[in-house]
Amino acid sequence: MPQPEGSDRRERALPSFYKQVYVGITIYDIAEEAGVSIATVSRVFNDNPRVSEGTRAIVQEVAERLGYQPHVSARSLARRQTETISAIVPMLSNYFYAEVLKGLQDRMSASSFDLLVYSAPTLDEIEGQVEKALHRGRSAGVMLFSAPIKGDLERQLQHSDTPVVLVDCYHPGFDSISTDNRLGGEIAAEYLLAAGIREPAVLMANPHSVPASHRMQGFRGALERKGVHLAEDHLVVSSDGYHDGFNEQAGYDGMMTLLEAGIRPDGIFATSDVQAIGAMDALRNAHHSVPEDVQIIGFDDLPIARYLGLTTLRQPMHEMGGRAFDLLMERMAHPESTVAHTVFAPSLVDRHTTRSATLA
Amino acid sequence: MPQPEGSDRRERALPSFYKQVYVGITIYDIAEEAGVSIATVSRVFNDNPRVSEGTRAIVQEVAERLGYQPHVSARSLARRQTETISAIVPMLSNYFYAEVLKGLQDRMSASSFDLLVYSAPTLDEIEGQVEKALHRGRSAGVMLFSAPIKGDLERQLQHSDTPVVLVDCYHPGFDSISTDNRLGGEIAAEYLLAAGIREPAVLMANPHSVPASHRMQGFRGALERKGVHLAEDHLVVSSDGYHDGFNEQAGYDGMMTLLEAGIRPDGIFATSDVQAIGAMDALRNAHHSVPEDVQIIGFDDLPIARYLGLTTLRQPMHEMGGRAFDLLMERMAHPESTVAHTVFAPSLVDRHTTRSATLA
DNA sequence: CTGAAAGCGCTTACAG
DNA sequence: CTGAAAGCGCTTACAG
Repeated sequence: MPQPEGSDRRERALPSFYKQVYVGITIYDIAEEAGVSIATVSRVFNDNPRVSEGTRAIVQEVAERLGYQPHVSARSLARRQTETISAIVPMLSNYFYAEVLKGLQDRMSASSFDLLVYSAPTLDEIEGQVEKALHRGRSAGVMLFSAPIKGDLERQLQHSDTPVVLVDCYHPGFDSISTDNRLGGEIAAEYLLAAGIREPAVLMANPHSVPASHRMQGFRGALERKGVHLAEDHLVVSSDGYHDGFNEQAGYDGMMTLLEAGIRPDGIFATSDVQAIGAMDALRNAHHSVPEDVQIIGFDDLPIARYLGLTTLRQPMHEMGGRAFDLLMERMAHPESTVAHTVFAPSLVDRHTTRSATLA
Repeated sequence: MPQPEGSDRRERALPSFYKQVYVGITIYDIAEEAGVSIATVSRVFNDNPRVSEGTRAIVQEVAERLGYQPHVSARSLARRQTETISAIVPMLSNYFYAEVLKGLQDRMSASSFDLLVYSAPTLDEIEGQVEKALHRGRSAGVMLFSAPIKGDLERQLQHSDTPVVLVDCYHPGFDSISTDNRLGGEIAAEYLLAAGIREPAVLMANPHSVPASHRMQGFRGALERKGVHLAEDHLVVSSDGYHDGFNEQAGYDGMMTLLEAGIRPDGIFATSDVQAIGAMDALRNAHHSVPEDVQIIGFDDLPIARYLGLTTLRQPMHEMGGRAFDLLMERMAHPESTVAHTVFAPSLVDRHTTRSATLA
């Protein structure tokens, strides 16, 4: 490590097992150099108006010259407050979360908060990560993604004083933001029916996934209301645990299951875009053409969907991230206000994996 | 917020402007209840062997019963050490970073470190984010992604005592991990030539992007060594600033530029998979078929590439993230050891957007 | 407008 | 093996 040339850092006597001997410039250094008390220095950095202009100017000049930066832990400890929020997501490499997180980051960048990201790829890892995020002094607020809130996790959250907002999941006791998954399924069904399909099939992610289940239920329900039955063997549920079955391979495998059983649906609803993409690959390999032989609808509207011509149900991912941040700030400012649930309606984006339908 | 029923939390007198009046269980509470000193309590939680078994047991029992959790800021302050590392990435919604970050998280989960994520979508935002990440007490180490290390940024990094590892970028003074982008371009050129193309074109991301430039240079160089010239108007450089031109639209637009100029290359090298995907969409709309009329090679090998049949140069993204973490740990343990640069060789993944070539 | 002092919740030599 | 005490670097009533 290069030495900070000509800087005013001091070497302090620290126990030998500490690697970092530079502690940096503290308010004591500034106070001494500026000829004021540490209280005054602190006030300057906290924009306290009870400091004269002259004093403020010299403190700022000295701080600038010495390259002072407040120590975040000391500040948090003294203020009993952090400026970091934690997001607990199943997995960063899931494009849906990546998009939501981008929306969150874009909104956060205007604030002084920092983002801690915990990942909990499987259900049983969630509690541990939540516990870490809830450690005293760690987070000013927590955003929990796609987690079924019950049992120990529910208790954990309820007994904490840290504000929480749920994203892509629901519990009556906490602010939440989600998409109306049932409605999305219904829209998909109605659209496919209007486009003339007779034999629908569903490629669903893992059975324990609440969003996937709701999407499928909405789809099946709307079908039935129109007098069309979703045959048992036309619903294939993924047991691929990676990303809860929200992945390309699960879609590919699901489609192969159908094909190998001799099933030839003419309309497919996949519970996510990535599954739809996998399914299309299987279809291509089997020389079935989309949308001529079979139409297909995904869910999410990832940026890439547009370039693949995929018809899908759009979730406003970017907006969801931004709103989640707003909700958290709101909750932090008013801990006692009424719990609020924001539900977005998904919208159908018509592209080329379906034939243009004439919706009634 | 529900009251922690039957818990031993105390309400402390705090200034009225503090929302959170519960400070939680501290070592003082444990010490009192267990009839020992706070030093002993602390020793138990630090696995200090100089505590008798009996004392340890009772302290642990009490802590468990009262639901004690250490306060992270207090601990950091006293230890002069944090357990968080910071990653500064251009953007989370870029799939390449999402994959690398997944590799990082997977490796990190075995450690007790937490991950702070900063995003710097444009070049001038990097310094500000680096400064935040370098605040005293914030990070035990920093991972900086895809940033040109020069000028103020270079100085900033050099004058800091925080270990840094560079990912997808290079500077002689810091540990780094990256892919041999020039080699990737060369492989692409040789492959395309062997597959019989005569008129190559390149779809490049932003000109200031170092990885994109190297990929293009490698491609052009290998071409020339084989006596094939890359015409000036066959190299289209994106001015779309989103993700530095590493996005689908940039690829789409680049392809359209070629097409509208009446240029009909028979082999295309895109500097990323997402650009290749955008280009393929443009080709499809113009009724050109891949690989019959034109062959195309991407870069990255995103998981999705496999399902699109895209031939591409693979970067070991997951491994890069894991290695980056290892390097950082290594540097933290041995601050004075020699700087190390890890360079991965990209490998060609042959799929269906090229005709199978017979490489010499 | 300013300073002395107490306190935030830990860790750890030092002395026993 | 254990405790009293100092210290990490801030913030903020309180008194002037």
